[in-house]
Amino acid sequence: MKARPLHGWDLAPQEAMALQARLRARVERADRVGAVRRVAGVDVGFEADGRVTRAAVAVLDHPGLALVEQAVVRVPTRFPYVPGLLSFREAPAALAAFARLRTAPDLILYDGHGVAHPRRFGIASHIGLLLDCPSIGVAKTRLVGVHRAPANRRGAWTPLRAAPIDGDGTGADETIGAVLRTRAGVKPLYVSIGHRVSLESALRWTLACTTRYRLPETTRQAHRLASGR
DNA sequence: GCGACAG
DNA sequence: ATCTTGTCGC
Repeated sequence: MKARPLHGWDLAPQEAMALQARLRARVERADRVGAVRRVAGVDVGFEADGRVTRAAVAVLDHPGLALVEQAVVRVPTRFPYVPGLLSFREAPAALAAFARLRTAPDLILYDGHGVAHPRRFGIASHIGLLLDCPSIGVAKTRLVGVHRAPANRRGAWTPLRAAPIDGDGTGADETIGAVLRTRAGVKPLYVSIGHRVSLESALRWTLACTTRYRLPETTRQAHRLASGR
C-alpha cells in the first residue's frame, strides 16, 4: 500500500509544525471504517546509536489476531526526536514498511498519539491521512492533556481533555482522547482518534486487539519485529 | 525564567 | 527510544 504524496519530508522543525497545522483540517474524526479483517500494528526502533531507523508493520487478522503478514525496513535516521514532531522522525520509515505489504490493512494501530497532540496531528493521524486508512493512536504515556485515573478494571476509561478542568469540574474543554485501562493492575493507555475513526470506535478496537497484556497484540507483534526478535 | 515533553 | 541490574509476578 502506497502513501499519497501530499508533501515532502525534508523540512525544518518550523516548517514541519506549519505543515501539521495545515493538514490537521483534513483529519476525519467520524467513523468511515469498512469491514475490518486485517489490523496493522506499527512500531519503530533504532540501531547504531540512533543512526538507523528500523520500522515494522505487523498485520493481524480479526478477530483471530493471528499474524498474517509482516514488513520490516531499515533506513537512515534523518530527523531528531522532538516532542510533537515524531512523524518527521518515524513516518518515512513506517511508510516504507507499508509500501512493502501485499495487502492493505483495514485499520492501523500506531504506537503514538493521534489527535491528542499539540496541533491535533500526531503520527497516528499523519499516517492514517497519507495512507487514506482508518487509524488509532495508542500511546503508553501522555503528551498533552489532563485526566483522572480510570477505574482499575479492564475497559474502564476517562476522557483526556485539552486543558485543565475548572476548579468545580464543570469546564467544557475539548476531549482529545481517552485514558483506557486494558487490564486491571497495569498503567492505562492513551487512546486517540487517528483518522476516519470515532473515539468510541477507537476504544472498542483497541480493546478488541488487547487480550491478555497491557498493549494490543498488534503493537506487541510490531515491537517484536522492530526490535529484531 | 522554569517546567513539560509520544518515541 | 536505548542502556542495564535487580526484583516481582504469573
